[in-house]
This record gives sequence, C-alpha cells and structure tokens, in this order.
Amino acid sequence: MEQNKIPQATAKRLPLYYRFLNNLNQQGKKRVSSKELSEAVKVDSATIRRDFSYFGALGKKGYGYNVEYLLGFFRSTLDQHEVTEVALIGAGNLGTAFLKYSFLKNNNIRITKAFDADPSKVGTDIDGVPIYHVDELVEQLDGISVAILTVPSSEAEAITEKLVNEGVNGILNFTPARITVPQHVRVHHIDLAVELQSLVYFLKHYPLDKE
Amino acid sequence: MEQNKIPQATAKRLPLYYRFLNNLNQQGKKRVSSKELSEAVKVDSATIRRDFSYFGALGKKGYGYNVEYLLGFFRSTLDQHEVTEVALIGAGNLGTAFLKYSFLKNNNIRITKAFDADPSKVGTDIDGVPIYHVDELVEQLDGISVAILTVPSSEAEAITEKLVNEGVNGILNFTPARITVPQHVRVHHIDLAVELQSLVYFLKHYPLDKE
DNA sequence: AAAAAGTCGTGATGTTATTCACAAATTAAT
DNA sequence: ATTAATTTGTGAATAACATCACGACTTTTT
Repeated sequence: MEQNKIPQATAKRLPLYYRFLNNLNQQGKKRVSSKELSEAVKVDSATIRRDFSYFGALGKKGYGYNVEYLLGFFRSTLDQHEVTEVALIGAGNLGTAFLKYSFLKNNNIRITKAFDADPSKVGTDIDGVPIYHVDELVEQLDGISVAILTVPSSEAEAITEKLVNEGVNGILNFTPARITVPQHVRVHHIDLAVELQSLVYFLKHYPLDKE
Repeated sequence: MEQNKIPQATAKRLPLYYRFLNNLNQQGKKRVSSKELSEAVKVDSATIRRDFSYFGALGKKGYGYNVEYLLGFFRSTLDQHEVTEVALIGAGNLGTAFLKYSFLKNNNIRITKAFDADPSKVGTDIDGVPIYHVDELVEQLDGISVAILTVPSSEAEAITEKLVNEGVNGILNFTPARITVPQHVRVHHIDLAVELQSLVYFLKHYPLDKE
C-alpha cells in the first residue's frame, strides 16, 4: 500500500521467486546466488538482482543471498501473513482444476467459496470448498474481494457486474470476453485460446534456431 | 518465417484482434474504427493502429477498417489456412478444459491427440480427441510439433525431454516447473498460482482508485 | 458545393523494462 | 597473508513498448 516504486514487471516475478526460494529452503539450502536462481527460474541474473534491489540490499557481495532471510523477506512483502479469500465462479473443468491445484495451498490465498449454475453440483464440495448456486452470489459473497471467473463467456459480463456491485475489486478472468469494469477494479486476463494461438504464431514467424 | 519486424507485443494481440473481427463479421458489421475496436478489446486505439500499421496501410482515413478485408488479412497472417496439430499431455481437469474449449474450434488449431497416465482414461476420448497412454508418447506423437503440458509438475521435466526428442518445438506449459529445453524450443509459461498471487499483490500495493 | 466531423498512419516523445559492465565487497584458495 | 575467484548492487546504455498529437484524406452533413 506504500512504497509504490516497484515496477510491475518485477511484481509479477515475485511469486515465482517466492516459490522457488521455498523449494530451496525445504531442500535445506542455505545460500543461493543470482546466477543459480537465474538458471532455475529462467530469468536473467541481472534482472533478478535488479528486482531484489528495489527492496534494498538483500544480498552480500561474494556470497549471494541467504535463503532463509530472503524467504522471510518475501513472505512479508507478499503479505503471506494475512489470508486472502477468493471466490471461484464456475466449477467446470477449469474451475475444478483451480480448486484442486495444490500450489495454492502453499501461500495464504484460499478459495473459500465456489459457485456454479449446475444444480447437481450445488451443495457438494470440491476439495473442501463448498459450491453454492450462482443465484446466491450476492448473499454469499460477503466481503470477498477477489474472484476467479471460469464461467462460459456468455455469462461473463452479467456476473462481473454482480461481483463489482458486491465490492469485488480484483478479477482473474479466464473467459475470452473482455469484461467492462469501473476504474477501481483490476482485471487480469488469461485467455487460453490466445495463448495457444500466439505460441503457434511465434513458432511460425520467429524461429529460434540461433536467435 | 519472413518479415521479422513485428514486435512481440503486437504478435500477442493478433489472436485477440482476429477473434473480435470474427465476431463483428458474423454480426454482419462492414466497417470498424480503431476507436470501436479499442473499447471492445481494451487496448488503446493508437496501439491498435500502430499494430495494424506493421502490416501495411490496412485502413482508410475517415472511414476506418473494412471488417471483411481485415479479417481475410489476419486469417492469412495467422496462417489460418493450414491446420496446426497439437498434442495435449495430461487429461486432468485442466487438460479436459482445453479439450472442451470451443474457442479453439474457430481457428485452425486442433488438439488431435491427448495422453494420460490413468488407465481408465486411456482408450476413451474427450470431445472426439482420443486418449493414449503417456508411455505411447514416443510412438504416437508422430510429427506433431506443439504440445500443451497439463501434467503434475513432478512429471514435467521427464515428459518435456521426450517431447523435445520427438521434435516438438513449442510447449505451452501450465506446470509450475520451469522446464529446461534446448535453444530452438519455445516455451510459454502459464502459471495459475503465480497469476492469482500477482493479482492479489497488485491489489494490495497498487490500488487503482484514481490512478 | 462547402463545411464539419471522423479517422488513419506515423514522427516524435515518453515510459517501462532489460541488459551490460564494473567497482566494491566477500569468500575461498594457496 | 596474499592472491584468486565470486558475487552483489547499480550507473549507464540499450531495447521494447505505449501514447501523444497532428497532417492528410474520407465521409457526412448542411
């Protein structure tokens, strides 16, 4: 909420660093250099050092970074001490994949409620997350401010409106629809078809052979 | 394969433009301006004009763009005339979501084979795509050069190696693992946990209220 | 037929992100 | 103790992208 000088590109890499440091720590590794980190997460080592430097001098010259210290630092930076509740709208295949995705359990983000239109799903739970009917969205949302949208694209706009009215200010949108939201709401788009198409486009037009 | 001057950022937006133009065309719309397009796909209109300009002068001043013409142009640019075959490795929830994702049917990308380790899935099909056992990967891959990786992350590295050996040069990796590949192989990462975490991070640190 | 409104394409500028390259500091080796 | 090898943190250079702003041209209106 405060030191607003961290570049967005850096912010996007933080979760990646965090996860990898966690691995290292569990392996009992005590120190790590930007070079090692670079090979593991496939980010240039200078970029990693630059990224870290926005948070101050976290490393030691000639030594590298202390894994435990760095991990603790990221934990607090990424607000891992307070749990963020997330709602998932649309418990189809993609939604279910999210509910079962164990990597989310490593950090303090919890999908606490799911919603679906299918009556046979309503009342059940997936991996402990209860499924409500989408018509109950307004009553059940109850202060949750982040939502994952994995519904058919035809539903996207209408549901988004409800979410926003209920105070949601962050939406992870897996729908191909480009939803319209007020200025204060942040939407991140992930469009599976676009990702696949653009990969294919790159392969055809930007061969990597000796780039 | 040729005019290598299109910026990557532009290339990533092409599928988005293409899809939207398709919608317009189906609605019978004959012309469209960069301003309209901008509102629909949420990309600045100057950026859209700039993107299009890399392909030449496609529009007409005071008029805008002819939908049909533009669509035809993109169709050939995105190589929509030849089918690209894609293999999907891992037919779990996420993989199944892909197989059922109808937006992929609008373009000439086809997931033609799926692979899974679960014997009860092998031999069946999902939406017409046959499922083979992962052990048959080498025999069945058979010239396919693009793969979607939706397996547990513990399997990622081993399967990647097989894929690369069989000539795959494009991988869409949904695994949190940062896989290692030879230089000529292009990997696009989509990490669901990272996406969610970074959205949460942005919400906490970059409130949008009046940005 | 003239004026007004709309729109592209792009040079110029601004912004953000990446990478180079090296002094300073530390650790490890001899 | 000295020397050699590491490795950070960062100023400076480069690269990639986005946006502004406006001339030129087209369409629409009066």
